[in-house]
Formats: sequence, structure tokens, C-alpha cells
Amino acid sequence: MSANNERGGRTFIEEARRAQIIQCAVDVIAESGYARATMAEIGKRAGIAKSVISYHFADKGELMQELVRTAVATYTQFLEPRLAAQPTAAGKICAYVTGSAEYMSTYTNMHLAVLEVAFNGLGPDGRPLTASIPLETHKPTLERILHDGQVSGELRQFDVRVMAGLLRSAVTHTMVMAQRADPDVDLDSYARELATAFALATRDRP
Amino acid sequence: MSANNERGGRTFIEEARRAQIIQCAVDVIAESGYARATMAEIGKRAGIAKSVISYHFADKGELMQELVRTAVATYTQFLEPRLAAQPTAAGKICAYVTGSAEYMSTYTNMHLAVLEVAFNGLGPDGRPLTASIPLETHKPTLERILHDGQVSGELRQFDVRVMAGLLRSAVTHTMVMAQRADPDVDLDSYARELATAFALATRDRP
Amino acid sequence: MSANNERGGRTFIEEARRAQIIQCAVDVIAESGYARATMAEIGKRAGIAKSVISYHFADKGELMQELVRTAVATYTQFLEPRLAAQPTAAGKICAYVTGSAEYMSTYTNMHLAVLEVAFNGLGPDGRPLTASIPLETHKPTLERILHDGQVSGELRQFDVRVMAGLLRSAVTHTMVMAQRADPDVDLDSYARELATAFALATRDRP
Amino acid sequence: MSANNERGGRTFIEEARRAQIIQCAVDVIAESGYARATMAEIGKRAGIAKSVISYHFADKGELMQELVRTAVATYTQFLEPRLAAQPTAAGKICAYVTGSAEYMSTYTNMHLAVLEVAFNGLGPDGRPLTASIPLETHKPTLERILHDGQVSGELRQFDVRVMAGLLRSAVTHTMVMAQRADPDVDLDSYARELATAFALATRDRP
DNA sequence: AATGAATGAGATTTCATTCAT
DNA sequence: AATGAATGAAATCTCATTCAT
Repeated sequence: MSANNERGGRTFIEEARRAQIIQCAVDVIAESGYARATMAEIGKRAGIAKSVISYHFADKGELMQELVRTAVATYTQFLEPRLAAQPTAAGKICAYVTGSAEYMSTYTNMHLAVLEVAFNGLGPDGRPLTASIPLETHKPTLERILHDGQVSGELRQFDVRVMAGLLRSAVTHTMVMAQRADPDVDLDSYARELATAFALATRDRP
Repeated sequence: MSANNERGGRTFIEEARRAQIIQCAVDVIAESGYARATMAEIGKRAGIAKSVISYHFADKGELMQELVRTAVATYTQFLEPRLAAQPTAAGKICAYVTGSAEYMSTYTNMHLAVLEVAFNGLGPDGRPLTASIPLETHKPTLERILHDGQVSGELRQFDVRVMAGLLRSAVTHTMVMAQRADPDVDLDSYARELATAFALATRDRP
Repeated sequence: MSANNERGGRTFIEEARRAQIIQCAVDVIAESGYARATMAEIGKRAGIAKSVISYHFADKGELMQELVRTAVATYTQFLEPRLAAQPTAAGKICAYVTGSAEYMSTYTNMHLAVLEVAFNGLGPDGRPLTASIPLETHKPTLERILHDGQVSGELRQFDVRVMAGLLRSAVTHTMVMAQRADPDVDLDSYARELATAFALATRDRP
Repeated sequence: MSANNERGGRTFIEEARRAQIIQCAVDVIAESGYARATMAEIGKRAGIAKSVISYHFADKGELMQELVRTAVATYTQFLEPRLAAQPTAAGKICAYVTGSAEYMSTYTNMHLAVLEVAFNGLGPDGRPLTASIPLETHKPTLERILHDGQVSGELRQFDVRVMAGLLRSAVTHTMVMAQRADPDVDLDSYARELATAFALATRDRP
């Protein structure tokens, strides 16, 4: 890898391989769980020797880090316009829930994989990173949305951190569990149910 | 272990050892994460050789299974009277959330450990058991409560499975994340905030 | 290994195994060189699985460290009485050279192995330890002997560090090379030749 | 490489590349030790891909062999006129020691590197070459000088192989160790000390 | 002449599990 | 009932080497 690793300056082919490897890692993790996602398994899935992974990523940690980075970027790009399109806080909340469901339908494995990594993966220090970075990604955004809604009088007075946390859980936990329990679940209507619940829980006038 | 394992017929000492080992596993998992909870580490914590664990449990899977069984039983015993004490659906929902917070304060490590196991552990088939048994434990109970509330006209018409799922997530995910982010968080008031949200989201008349 | 590693408190059997493993490592290194002395190779020589080595030593570094420690202690125990028996500086110098030759005949592999480790081994920091500790072991002793000889007027005025260095080299390098070139070399007479040279090079009156 | 490798018939550019690669190998080995001198590292130092090294040298063994050959040739060219300039055996001995010190000051890395290779490198058979070729290079020359000195009556009767070995060690071991211990050591005066010692140890009349 | 990419062999280390005592 | 000792499978990572371009 040598100099390439240091940010920027990567071949087209290299980018393609990295993307392919990340995708295979995503698939293996989503289908078989983090514990089974060994270098050998990922390599087998990609049809390459496991040392090829070592060639393109400094170590397993970097691979997982890149996987998470990719997933978060994809998710954010997916969600942002949908949030921006809604003028009201209620609209944004609904868009967050339904948009996440839509994302989850489109990028199922990626959504599952990033959660697996978040819960099972270890940081560089060897300690579990347990959802530290990835899952908290959108919390600041959510808190701002909720806060603005309270200021404008659209939403009632509640603890924004609690509600933001519940919103995150609804998306990264509730829906994921539902889909795991029944892969054929209709995420769309599931999300609408959740959105209704949040609308009632957050609106100002009872 | 010989014949003893097959349910029943365990010495008093045996039971004590098993309980001790489970407790040590709980502590190690809660403090250091599932990945670090090796047999050696658990044994060290218990002050015994790791082979003693193998002596009392068929394999690591059985240990984890028993850990989960214990935790679920404790949780259920803790929660049941609190639910029974509430005549209304709204009361039961509130009791579920606040009771869980109370449980989480009392049995912090157990609550954390069982989630770690649920997310990271592997089933007998080698596939991740991801929340299969443990997290779904109270879902039927919750669904019944919600359903009864709808029938009696106390609660509005929503999809009980969705709402039950969200309730489970609030307890096993939202609050846990909150505590991880800030170990000094006041779980009591956190739970009250959640309870309010659920009251608004589920009550019949707006 | 657990608690045992922490100094003291080792089983008899464990000590025996450690000694056996060290001895096998010595033999492999002396016969095939440091590069070939892999865990697998050492294990094979000892007739044990390579993981047994890991069981008794924290890592390869600790094994090498113990090997060097053992060798240095053996060498020192061998040499000390021979030095103490000589009252004069000249006698001690001669005893150092001839005693080392005798040691080398008795513990050939150990002498060779410790030099291999010194030159090829890596320290905990990953940098080569190149003879740092082991080879310098007796230099202070030599320097004191030479210094005392100068003070008493028995030896001429020379730089004691240079002469001590040359003495060390004669023993760890000249004789070793000679034996490698011809394994049947008579170390005894070889040492006597060296001793004569040093006597002439150090005595006071020409 | 095709046919070029077989001696002779190398482009000017080819020769330049080979020389550059050898020099970089020398520097890496001297500064970081043999174990760290991987193809990748040497390539990085030279600013070329590691496959370029494979292109110019059959394998790592050939590179090291060429490195040693170059170093020995340089050393010999450096030393020869200094030896020839001295008519007496004593003068040649002194010139050998001081000349080597001068060489070591001028080509520090090369001197260090060739020793590293001699001690750590493996021969074509996979066995360590341990100083076989390189370190013995000048021993015949030294033995002849010593022998001639004895015949002419200038030097006393000693075993020329032993004394030649000690002379080699003084240069390849004693001085190297001294410089490693203290990089600022004054090699010139160090060499003069050694020369005096050898003069006393070898001259005929006490 | 040069190189990026790929590869496979091999080294170290971890860990659940087994076994004789 | 307990344990120290041993084991083998598996995982990660390194490195010299090869090959198509």
C-alpha cells in the first residue's frame, strides 16, 4: 500500500477494489454476523486471497472503519435532502423515520452491517466501540430539529436528548429487530406507524 | 459433568458454583465487552481455573444461555408485580418503562451483559442469536397489554407489534445508550420522560 | 499461565517445561540459526505443540529473554570462581580467556545461541537489541580487573575500555568464528594462544 | 531479468539502478537492522516499487550477496594501498587496524550493514551464512603478513591463525560494538590503542 | 524498464476444550 | 470437585515473489 494510504491519491482500480471488499464485508457481516466475518471469509466472498485485503487496508480495523465511514456517508446523503424538503419539525421527524425505512430497504445489508460493527467491533484500543460514533451520528441533527420545533412552539416541551435518543432507537433498533424477526415485514407501513407515534408524542397541543 | 447436566439433580455446591460463574461472566462482559469475556478472564475473575467452567457448563454456549436465562428470570420477577399492580393499560406501560429503569439501576451489569450476549453471542448453530430469545421475551406480554387497552377503549388503534417493539427498544436500547454515553445519567427522570412520550403516543383521545 | 508468570510461584513441572523449551530453543538456534528458530520448529524439537510454548511464555520475546538470562547466569556462575581463584590481574585475564573457552566447550550451543539472539533478536520496541545486554555483561568486571592491575602497577597504562572490549571480542567473536570455521578446533590451546597475546599486550614492563 | 543477470552485458542504467538499490539496502540495514530491511522498505527508501528490486535482482539473496561483494571490494580497495605502503609487518598490522578505523569512519553504514548481513542473512541453502565469506575475507592476507613477519624474525612465534582471527575481531567486532555503545567515540584514538596492543602482542623481543 | 496488484506460504498468537491426576 | 497442562483449530498479519500491463 505504501504511500497511497495516506489520504488521496488512490488509483481507480484501487478504489474499486476497496469498494468491492467493503461491500463483501458488508454482505458477510449482515448475513453471518460480525464474528463470522473473518478476513478469509470476506476474501472468499470477493473471490480473492485474504492477503489482498491486507494489501488494500492496513488492518482489519481500517477496513471496518472505512465500512462505517461509507455507510454513514451513504445514509447521510440519503437522508439530508429528505429532511431539508420538510419545513416543519413534525415533517422532519416523519421524514427521518420514513426516510430511514426507505434507506433500510435500499441498503439493507449496509444498515445491518454497520450496526453489527458498532456493537461487536473493537476500537484501536481493543475496547468495544459500542455504537459510539456511528449510531450517534445523527443525534445532533435530531436534537436541533426538536429544539427548533420547541422554540417555534410547534412541539411541546420535552427533553430533546431523550426524544432524540428514542428516535435513533426506533430506526436503528426497533425496525432492525422487526425486520430480523420477519424479513418480509413491510417497512413502509411500519415506519408510518412509528411516525404517527412520534407525531403524537411530540406535538404541542394535546 | 456426566449426568448432572440434564436438568435437576445438581448438588448445592454445584448450583452455587454455577451461579458464581454466571455472575462473574456478567461482570466481565458488562465491564469489558463480550469479545474480552474469554473463559480465562471469567475464571480469573472468579478466582478459579478456566477448566472449572468447562466442568460445570457443557460449553461456552451453555454458559451464555444460562446467563441469559438467569437475567430474563430476574428481570421478569422484578417486573411482574409492578405490572400487576397497575389496573390500567396506561399504568402498565408507565410501570414497564419506569420499572425497567429501576431494574437497570439495581442490576446494571446484568442488563448490560445480557444485551452484549444478545448482540455478540452465537447460537448453537454458530449463527448469531442477535436478540432472538432474550430481547423478545416481554414482547408478548407488552402486546397483550396494548391489545387489551385497545379493546377496552383506553388506547387508540395502532399496530400493537410496532408499539411493543418501540417500547422494548426504549428500554433495551435508548436507556442503555444514554447510560453508556453518560454513566451518571438520572435513569429515573429519563424513564419518566419516556413514559410521558408513550402515554401521549398511545392514549385514545387526543 | 495466569498468575504464575508474575515471578516466583512456579510449579516444578512448569519449571521443567520452561527449561526444556529453553534448551530446545538453544539447540535449534545454535544449529539452524535464529531465523529458523520459529515457534513451530522449537515445538517440534521438544515434541510438543507450539501452543505449549505460548502457554509457558507470554510471547516469543519472553522466551528469548529467558534464554539469554539463563545463559548469562550459567556463564557467570561458571566464570566467577575461576576469576576469584586468581590473585593477580594477569591471572584473572588468563582465567577469563581460558575459562570462557572451557565454558564454550561445555555449553557450546548455549554460547552460540545467546550470540545469535543478541545479534538477530529484536527488543520489545521492535528495534534490534544487538548485543546490548548480554555481550556487555562482563565488561564492567573486566574493566575493574584491568583498572586494579594498572593501579597496582602490574599492568601498563592503556585504555581499559578498549582492552576490555578486545577481551570480550576474543571470547564472543574470535573463538566462536574459529569454532564455526572448524568445529574440531582445540579450544584449549586456542585460548592459551589468546591468553599469551593478552599477557604481552597488558603487562607493565616490556 | 532474462539473460542479463548472468554477469556482463548490463546496461549502464541497469548498473546504476543496482548500485542505487544496494546503497539503499545498506542504509536501511545499518539504520534499522536486518530484520526491518524488507524489500518494501528498501524500495521505499529508493523511491521505487519493490517489484523493481525483483526485476534487477534474482531474489533477496542475490541482493545481499551483491551488497556484500560491493562492500568487500570497497574495503579491499581502501585497505590495500595502506598495507602496501608499509614495509614491515608491524607497520602493516598497524595500518590494518588504523586503516580499518578510517574505512569505518568513511563508509560507516556499509561497514555496519555488511556485518548485519553476515550475522543475520541466510545463504542459498537457507542456512545462516554467519560471517562465513565476508568476515574471513582478509584473513589469508593477515595470515601471510603475520607469517612473513615471523619468518623475517620481526614477530615472535605465535599461531598465525589465532592472531589473524583476533585482528579481524578487533576490527569487525570490538570497534563496531564501541561505536554502537557510543556513536561519538573517537575511532582514530581507539584504533591507536588497539594497534599498540597488537604491536606488544606480536613483536619478537619482549 | 517499471510498476501496481495479487498471491500464497508461513509466523505469531488466542482460545475453547480435553484429559490425567 | 478441581485443576494444571496440553492441544489444535483458527485468525491476523507480513513478506518475498510473480505477473499483466
